[in-house]
Order: sequence, then structure tokens, then C-alpha cells
Amino acid sequence: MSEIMLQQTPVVRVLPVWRAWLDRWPTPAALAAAGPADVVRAWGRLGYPRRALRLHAAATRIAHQHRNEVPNNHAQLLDLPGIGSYTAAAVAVFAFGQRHTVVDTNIRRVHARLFGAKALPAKSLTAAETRLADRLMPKDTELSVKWNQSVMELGALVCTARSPTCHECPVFEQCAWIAAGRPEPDYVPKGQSWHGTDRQVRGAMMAVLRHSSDPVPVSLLLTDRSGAEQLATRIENPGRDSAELLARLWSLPAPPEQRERALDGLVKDGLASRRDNTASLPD
DNA sequence: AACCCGTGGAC
DNA sequence: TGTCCAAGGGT
Repeated sequence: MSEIMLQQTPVVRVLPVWRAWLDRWPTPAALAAAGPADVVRAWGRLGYPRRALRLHAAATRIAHQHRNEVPNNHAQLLDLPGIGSYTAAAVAVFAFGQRHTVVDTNIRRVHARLFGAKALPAKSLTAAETRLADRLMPKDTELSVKWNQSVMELGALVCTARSPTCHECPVFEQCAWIAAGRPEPDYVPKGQSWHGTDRQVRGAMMAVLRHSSDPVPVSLLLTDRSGAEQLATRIENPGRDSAELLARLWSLPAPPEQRERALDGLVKDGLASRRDNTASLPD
């Protein structure tokens, strides 16, 4: 549960939600018994809400096909929805104490600097990076678990993406990147655009749907600020928060086609259901 | 390989 | 203010 929540979301934001989920759904079967709408609402603003659906789907599979116990087998973990190479290894290693090669963004960055003399790892995970991580890992199982944890922590706390604190790095003396004079990155990372994107529209729509207990007229989701006034009378009991969330959605600089596309995308991803000219969280 | 998918804190 | 980026996965 925590590993899926931690995919691209910082620990400090995951912690309170994770605790609440454990309290509310202590077992895979308990989570499986919940409806996707409740799951998406409980996900709140962790971001990438499709992860909530995948976690729910994984819990369902675990409940029904694995006797309500999280498999301790790497291949079986990898087969679950929302669990890729990193998460499967992380669970096998950190939950079950097994020896597997863990390669996350922190480990990739540490290795890129320490051994590659690069400021940043490759744009996407390469086979060479996995081979290197595998080769560096201690043979002893217990030690390999600590190794994976340690390298990850080093990247998360010291060898950070921006302004690493090299003066407190335990392997400063052996760092190839330091030896090379801390050269700049050889490429410019493609920043995740946000303003004006479908994602921004989807996010605003999801905020409205999460907050609304009743189906939302599609026209309210698809209109913009110019059309909002004539529709305002259709909001029967908007509530203060709903009105604010709708206002935020309407104020986005998104043309009608983009709003349609965003809603269709949500439906396609199973994050929203649409019928009778209304939209709501998935059934 | 390249691209898509949310959200908010730090700088 | 705007940019960066975070314990990735799926297509």
C-alpha cells in the first residue's frame, strides 16, 4: 500500500493517508470490498488517482487469488496491477527481506554520480543501470537489504537532485562526479508541463467529482467562465467548496474540445462514469 | 523510447 | 512567480 502511494509522491504527503487507509482497510479483502468511488475519494489529493484504482484492483486480486495475503514472490508481485519493476522489488526486499535489485530514482542518481561522473542518470532506466545495481549489491541477503535501503536513503537525503550536500556524503572521496569537477547535466530534463494541459483540466474535474456526493451535470464540467453564469442557476445546492472547485475548473484557459477530451480521458481510465448527461466517480 | 498521468513544497 | 521534481507504471 505504501509503495504504490509513494510512486511519485513525497513521503510527508503519503503518511497521513497511508495511516488512514490502514485503519479503514486493514486487509486486502477489506479494501477489495470497498467501491472504487470511495477509494478514489480516500485517495484525496495524493495525485495520479489511477494509482488508487490500481491499488484497489491489486487488493481484489490478492483477496481472491492469493488467499488475502500479499504474495512474497517477485514474479507474482510484478503481475499485480500498479506494480512494476521497482515496486515488486521494493516489496520483496523491504517487506519480505529477500535479495532483489532495487532501482529507483534515488539509486539511479547515486550510481550516475558515483560511478558515471554524471550529474543525472539516463533519461529512462537502461539495462546497464540495472546490471550495475545488481553487480554492486552484496551477495549476502541480509546485507543486500540494508544496501538497497542505504543507497536509496543516500540519494534521498544527501545525493539529492538539486543542491546535494556533498560535504556530508560518506563516499565523497570515491565519487567520480566530484573527481570530474561536478560537471553539468549533459541534457536538459523535460519539465512536466502543467498550465494549459489536459492534466490540469483532469485534475480540476477530479476535484469537483471527489467533492460531490451527487452526479455532476456534464454541462457544468464542460463549460468555461463565459458559459458559467447561465448555468449557475442549475447548481441546486452547490455548497461553498463545490462552487469554488467549479469556479477553478471554469477559469482554466481550456477550449471546449480540451474539456471534452479531458472528461473522456477520465472515463476511459475508469476514474469517472458518465451517463444521463452527468458524471460521477466510478461505480 | 517517448509520452501521458496530479499535486504541492522548495528554491 | 515560475521551475523543478518526487520510493513509477502503463502504453
